[in-house]
Amino acid sequence: MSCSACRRRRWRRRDSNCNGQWSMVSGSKLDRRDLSQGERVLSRKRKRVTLRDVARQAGVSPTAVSFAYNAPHQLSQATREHILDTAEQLGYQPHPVARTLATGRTNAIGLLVPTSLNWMLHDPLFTHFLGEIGAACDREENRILLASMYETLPRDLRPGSEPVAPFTWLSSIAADGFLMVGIDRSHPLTEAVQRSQRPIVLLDSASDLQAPTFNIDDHGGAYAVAQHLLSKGHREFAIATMAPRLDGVVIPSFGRRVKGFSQAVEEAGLPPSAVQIVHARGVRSAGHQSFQNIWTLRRRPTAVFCVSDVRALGILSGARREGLSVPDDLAVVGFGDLPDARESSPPLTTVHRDMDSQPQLAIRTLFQLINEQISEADIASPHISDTRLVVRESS
Amino acid sequence: MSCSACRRRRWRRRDSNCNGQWSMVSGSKLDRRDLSQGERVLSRKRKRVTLRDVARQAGVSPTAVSFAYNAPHQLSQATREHILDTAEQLGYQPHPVARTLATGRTNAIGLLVPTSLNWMLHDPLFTHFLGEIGAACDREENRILLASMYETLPRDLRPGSEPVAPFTWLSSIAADGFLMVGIDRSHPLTEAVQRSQRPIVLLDSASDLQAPTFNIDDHGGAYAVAQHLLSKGHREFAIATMAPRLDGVVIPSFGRRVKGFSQAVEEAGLPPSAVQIVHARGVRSAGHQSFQNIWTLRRRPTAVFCVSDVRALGILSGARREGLSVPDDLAVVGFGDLPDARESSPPLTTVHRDMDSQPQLAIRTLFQLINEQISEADIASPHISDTRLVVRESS
DNA sequence: CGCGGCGAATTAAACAGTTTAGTCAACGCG
DNA sequence: CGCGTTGACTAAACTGTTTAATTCGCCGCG
Repeated sequence: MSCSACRRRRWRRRDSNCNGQWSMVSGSKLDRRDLSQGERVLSRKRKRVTLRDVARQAGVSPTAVSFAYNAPHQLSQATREHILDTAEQLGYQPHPVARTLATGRTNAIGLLVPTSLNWMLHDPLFTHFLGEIGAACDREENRILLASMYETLPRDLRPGSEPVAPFTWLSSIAADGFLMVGIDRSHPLTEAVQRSQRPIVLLDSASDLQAPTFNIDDHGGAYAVAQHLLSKGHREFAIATMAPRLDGVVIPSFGRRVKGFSQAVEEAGLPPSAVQIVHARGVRSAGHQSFQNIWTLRRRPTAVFCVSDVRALGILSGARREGLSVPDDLAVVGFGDLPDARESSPPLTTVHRDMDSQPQLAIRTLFQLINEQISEADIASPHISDTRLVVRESS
Repeated sequence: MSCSACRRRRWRRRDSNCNGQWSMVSGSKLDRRDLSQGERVLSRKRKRVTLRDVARQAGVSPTAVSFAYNAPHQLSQATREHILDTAEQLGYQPHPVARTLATGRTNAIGLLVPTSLNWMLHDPLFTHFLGEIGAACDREENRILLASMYETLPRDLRPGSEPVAPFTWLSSIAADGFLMVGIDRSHPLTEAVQRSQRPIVLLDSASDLQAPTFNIDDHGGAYAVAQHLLSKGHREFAIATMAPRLDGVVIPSFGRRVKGFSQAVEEAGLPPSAVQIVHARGVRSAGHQSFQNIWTLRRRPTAVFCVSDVRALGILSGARREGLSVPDDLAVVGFGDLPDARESSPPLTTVHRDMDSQPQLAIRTLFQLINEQISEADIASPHISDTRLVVRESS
C-alpha cells in the first residue's frame, strides 16, 4: 500500500505496479487515466496533459506540482526542478479556466458596450478610451474582455435575430469587474450586470445608476455651444445625433448634449422649432448622410451642432464635397475635440474634453475595487469633469 | 431516509428535517451549507448562490437545475418553471468560469498583439481590424479577449519591469482560439502559444510560422513605391519605420516593406546609402519626430517612404508646420491607404490594401477551426492578397 | 529525553458547473 | 400478465486547479 520502494526512488518514472497511488479520491474504481489506457486516449482525442499527469509521472502529489509554479519556496530545490523538468517533457500547459475557478480571479476586466462591437470600434473616441484602458491593463497584467451588450436587446429595438437572455449572456462573461461605457438604465442588461455582484464602473453613462460614475459636463458644454452660436447671430439650428432607438441603444451623453443645447436656445426666447434634430445611423459613414439630411430640411438651418466630432468631421467633408463654404453657408460645431478636429479644414469648433483623465480615473477605480483597496461606498457622487468650448474656424 | 413526504410535496420549500438529501457526495460530514448555517455565511462574506443552492431550495437535483437552462426538453414544464422561479427568487447567477470548465468553451477568442495594448490601440489600422473582428464576434456571440504579449519580452528588449514567463502568461488567457496580429517568430510567446493546442490564425505576421496565415503583398507594394519614386527622378530616399528593437518588437510586415523598397532601389543601380532608414517610437505621436529626424539628416532625402499611413500623415502635418511644401520639398508616400489618406492635404500617395477582407477571412477561418468545421490541414499555403500603388498628390 | 518548531510534502476539500448512465413509474401492446 | 418503451428525474463522475489542514521526520534546546 505505502509502496516504500517507490518512495525511495521516486525520481524515476513510477513503474506499473505502483500505479494508482494518485488515482481518484474515490479509489473504488480504476482510474481511467493510468498510463496504459492513457496513451490510447491520447491518440484518440489528443487529451490534454493535466497537472495530475505531471504529478503521476514525477512521482509526487498534485499539490507539489501546483506548488512548483505558485509557491516554489514550499518545495525543495531538487523536487521543484524535477517537477518542472517533467512538466516540460510532457508538454504540460496549465488550464487557465481551472485555475480561474480555483483562485476566483480571471485577470480580465469586462469592457461592456451597448452597441455592436463593430459600431463602437469605429468611433475614434472609443478606441482612444480603449487605448487608455489598455495601458492600465498592461500595467496590471490584465486583459480586456470586450463584450457587446447588443445581442440582448429585444427584437423591437434591435432588428435581426432573437435576443439572448441577459441571464445567458452574463453567464458567459468571465471577468473580475466591469467597465461600462455609454450605458443607459433602459438597457435590459444594465440591471443584470448590477446583480452580478462584481465591481462595476461607469464611463460616459447615465448619472442615476448605482455605481461609481465618471462623466463629463455634457449639458454645460452643449449649452455653451448654443450660446456661442446665438451670439454669432444664428437663429435656425440643427442637431445631428444618432438614430435614437433605431440603433436600439440610447447613449446618455448624447441625450444630455441635445438637452443642453435645446435648453440654451429656449432660454434665449426662441421657439422649440428653431432646433431641428437630425438622425443618422453609423459612425464614420454617418457624415455625408447627415449633411444631406440637414441640407434638405425645409427650414434650412444656418448652424449645426453634432453630438460628436466624428459626425461633425463627416459633415465638413460632406459640405466640402457639395462645394459649400463652412462657416459661411453652414456653421458646424462638434463635441469632444478629437486630435483630428484641430487639423480639419476648416479647423473645427468643438467642445473640449479631457479624453485621457476620465477613462484613466475610471479604470484605476475599477482595479481598486477589484483589489478591494476601496469599497463602492468610498466613491461618493458621480465624478463629472469640466468641458470647455474651443472656438475655431468652422463657426 | 427516502423521505417520501418531501417527495410528494416537493414544490414546497423543504423543511429542516429533510435537509441534506442533496448534501455533498461524501455524506459523512455535515454539509457546511445547510440552511441554518448558510445564512450566517451569507452575512459574513456574501457567499455566492450556486446551482446547488437553487436545487436544494427547489427540492430537485442539481442536474435538474442545469437542465432547466441547458436542456429544457428534459424536464416537465412545471418543474422547469418552478426551478426558474426559485432561481430568480434566490438571485442565482450561473458562474461563467465553472460553466466554461465543464463545457470546454469560453466563447472568447484571444486577440494577441506583440506590443503594448496602448501602442496597438492607437494605430487606426489595428482598430479597423478590431472593428471587423468585432463584427464577426457579434455574429458568433463571442467576446474578444484582448491581450498584449509585451509583458513576456525579456529585459533587454523591453526596458522596464521583469518579464512574465510565457508559461505564466498563457495560463491566464482563457480563449478558444487565438488571432495573432503582427507576430514574428522571434517573439518568446510565439512558440508557447503554438504549443497551447488551441487553434491559431495569423494576420499580417511572419510567413514562416506553422499556422494559417493571412498576409498582404508587402514586398510588392513597397517595391512599386520605389519604382514610382525613381521614375519621378528621386535618388535620395528615407524610410520611416518603427524603432526596430527599441520597442522590443519586430513587426514582420514592416520589415518586408523596408526590404521591398530597398531591393527596388538597389536593382535600379543605386548604392545602399541612397536609402536611409529613420526610426521613431510611438504611433500617432511619431509623425513630427519622424519629420525632424528626416529633415536633419546629413544627406537630405527628396522622398520618404513610410511603412504605415499614420506615420506618413504625421510627417505631412510635421512638414506643414515647418512651412514646407509637399511634394516639392519632400515627397511622402505611405502604406495602407487609410480613409484619411484620401482626405489629407495634399492627398497621400500610398499603397492600397483591402483592409476588410484579410481580417474577415482570418477571423472566419479561426471560428471554423474552433468549431472544427475545418482542420488546419485544410488551409494550404499562406494567403497573400494583392496591394496596389495609388498615386495622389504627395509624390 | 521530551518537546516545540520547522521544512517538505501530502491529504482532502473546495471551486461551480455539465454530462453520462442510470432509476423508477406509468403506459401501450400482444 | 409480462415486456419493452418512454418521460421525468437523479446519482455519480468529471472538468483541472488551489489551498487549508495535516503528517512526518528532523533538529535544536531546555
